[in-house]
Amino acid sequence: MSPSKSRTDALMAGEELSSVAQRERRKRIVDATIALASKGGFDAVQMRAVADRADVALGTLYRYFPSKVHLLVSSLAVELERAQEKMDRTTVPGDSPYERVLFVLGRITRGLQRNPHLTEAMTRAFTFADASAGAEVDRVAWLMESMFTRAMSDEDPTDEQKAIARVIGDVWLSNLVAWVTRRATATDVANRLELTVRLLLK
Amino acid sequence: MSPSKSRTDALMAGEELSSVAQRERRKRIVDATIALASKGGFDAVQMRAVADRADVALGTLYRYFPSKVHLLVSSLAVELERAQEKMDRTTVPGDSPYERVLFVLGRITRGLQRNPHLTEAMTRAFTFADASAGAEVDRVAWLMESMFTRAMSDEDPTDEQKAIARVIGDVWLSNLVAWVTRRATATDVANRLELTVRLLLK
DNA sequence: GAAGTTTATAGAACGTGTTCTATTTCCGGC
DNA sequence: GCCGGAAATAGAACACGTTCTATAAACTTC
Repeated sequence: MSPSKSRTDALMAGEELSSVAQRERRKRIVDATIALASKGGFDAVQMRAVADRADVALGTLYRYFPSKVHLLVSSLAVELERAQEKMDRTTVPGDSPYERVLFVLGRITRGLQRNPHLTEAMTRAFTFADASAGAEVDRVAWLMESMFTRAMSDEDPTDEQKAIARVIGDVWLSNLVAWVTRRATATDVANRLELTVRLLLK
Repeated sequence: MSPSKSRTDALMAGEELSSVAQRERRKRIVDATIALASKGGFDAVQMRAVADRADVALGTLYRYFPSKVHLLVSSLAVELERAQEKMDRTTVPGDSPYERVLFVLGRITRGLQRNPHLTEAMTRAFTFADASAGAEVDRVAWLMESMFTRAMSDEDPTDEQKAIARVIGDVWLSNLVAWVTRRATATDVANRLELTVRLLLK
């Protein structure tokens, strides 16, 4: 049982899946997760339901993703990558970092708000993640940070820019959570983000 | 069953508990929660274990706190109140908001880091909370915010000060979570907090 | 202080995340 | 094509949060 560990880790990371069949299985699982999450949020992502929908045995699901949190955080990474790619194909308007960051922030936020259940599922998983999902969480955190540093400038970001991006990411996530738990309206979120970016970049 | 609803809500809020016995039960429950959390973190706070330790039936526990998350977030509020009281008895040194906020932040952070398991349990519950625990979460958010606005000045805080306090709170929580999940060291946390406060208040 | 109501108790029961077991299928090397 | 080990499958089993049931104890009100 132990010698298979490294192979299993590769499955989790989603890279270098030995066979086509495995890559397809993994994709089916992530797709099923996103579909279920979109329909009913965190609670609707039940491991048996994901396995069923992905046409995979429960044990196989757990071989690919060792927990529900890993599964959802990995799906969040997939979604963020998609958003980043879309953003890369867009020319971000605005001639100051302030304006450009605000544009990116507004766009992604509205994108997520278009799918409240999915957002709820993914953000709750992200913030609930424990140490065992550290790698996946770090990956998402890095995606978020680089999303904002890229908006600030085309050059390599300075340390200060990285710090600012991180703060924005923290505030962004916290407001997203407040929104999915209905403690803040979309307007509240927009206002607070604007205010935060202003404090940091103006 | 329905007519008792309003009474139950009062129990949750922890105010106006009709009898001494009830206030004592509630206290025993919170104490048991904190003790178990201190020993083994979120996972060790098992509802049956809390009930046992508080000498209360499982059903009674649920009458006082409708879920594990409510229980832990309420306990977090209790802890923050304690910290605030302690802070009130201290003269916060420093002659700029920057210095004073940093002092308060450092103190509370080190305080929490002295009890990693408890901190893990409470922060994870806080960030995992769903809409049903909105009131409890808001209370904690408010405690955090006012902790920082108080450090900034003795006067009533301006809107900008409130905004800054909120941002600091978001960053603080996020770093605390990174620390409990072992994605950041205590030094990382201290550095990032310092940097954030500098960006916002200097 | 008795009747009626609310609250507490013990413990069974249920749902869902996770683990385990036994069996079958797939795949790389001969 | 065949063998041996890894991966997948079906399904049972287990753990813990939560809910439910039946009974007893504690209160209110007269």
